[in-house]
Amino acid sequence: MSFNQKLDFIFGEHDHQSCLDSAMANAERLCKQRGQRFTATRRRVFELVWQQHKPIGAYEILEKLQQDGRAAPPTVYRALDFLLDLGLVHRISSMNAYVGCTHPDYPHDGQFLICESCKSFAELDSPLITTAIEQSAANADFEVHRHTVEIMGLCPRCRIKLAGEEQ
Amino acid sequence: MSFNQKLDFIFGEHDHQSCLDSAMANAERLCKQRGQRFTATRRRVFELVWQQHKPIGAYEILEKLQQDGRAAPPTVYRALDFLLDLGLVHRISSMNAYVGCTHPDYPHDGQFLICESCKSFAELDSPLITTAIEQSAANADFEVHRHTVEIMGLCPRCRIKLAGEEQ
DNA sequence: TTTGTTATGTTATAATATAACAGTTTGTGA
DNA sequence: TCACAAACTGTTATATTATAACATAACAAA
Repeated sequence: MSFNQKLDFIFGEHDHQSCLDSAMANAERLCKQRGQRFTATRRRVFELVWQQHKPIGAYEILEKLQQDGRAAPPTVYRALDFLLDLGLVHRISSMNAYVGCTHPDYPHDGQFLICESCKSFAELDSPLITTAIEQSAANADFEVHRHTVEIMGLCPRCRIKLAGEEQ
Repeated sequence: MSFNQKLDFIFGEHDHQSCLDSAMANAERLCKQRGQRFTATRRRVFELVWQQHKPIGAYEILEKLQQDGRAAPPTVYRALDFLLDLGLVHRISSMNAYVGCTHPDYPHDGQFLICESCKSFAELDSPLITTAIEQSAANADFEVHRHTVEIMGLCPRCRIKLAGEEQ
């Protein structure tokens, strides 16, 4: 697959078309597997979420949909709910925004690095974090169903950029 | 201090009045230390957030404020922002709700166990999780500013209760 | 007391999300 | 292939969460 499966940030220079194509093909496969319909609307919303490697808001998606024709909020939220259920996108709740999942092949919780400067993000799926969470929960005799981890800070590129500007 | 500083869930039988009193005294001290004014509104909102060991929504706080007299959303949000800044309360972003901080003595990120059944919560401050997050971020060359961890599942009490019902 | 700062009141509105119901499409089985 | 049920979409209205903008009040320090 050509989309980035590691935890690194994805910057401008990658082949975004093929990145998007892979994600799309993958989504298609997953839907077929689960006997779900990957309709035009769902496909379009998925595409819009993937079009930038940044979290996108529901109403931002709506605006873009409206450029093609009529659309109302429920259209967007339904498509997002569908994609969320299948694990094809995640919700970043601290931003009320949505991102494409970079490894939807198996179910997993969302762990994200989010750059406060450029808003780019990377999805982690760190066993280290998951284990730490499970252990801490076990200490409290708590049964974990799911977790979300949102880590805010500076991506490698912005660190360098901002360090330069400070002088 | 009589409020629970460990990671355990707090249930009905504890002495809530003294729990609240401690939290209040602590908040007072912290404000004085920082040269901030702990005004009547802020005190009242703090009290309301602490009154239940469950996340509370801003508009729920507003309703209770309105029982004392007039109030509008900005009143609540301003007080919450103040308390958030001081670390006296945390926001659970996956629930759009607020909780009292159980150990505001030093700045820290929020890590929460939240029971999906009874909505009670416990605040963690697990070095295990923090370390795991820092390591994962370092791998990606990411500079961490803050993180939030929200772990949903079942608290000890609900586990037992639901296990009983299933038979 | 005057003055600058911080906090609050008030009105309006922005931003995010869902309810409810009507209509359409689609896949399936007779 | 037709008719039906289920799944999906359209549409209108509204709920929920949060902030902007500006006026007024309280306070603290000179």
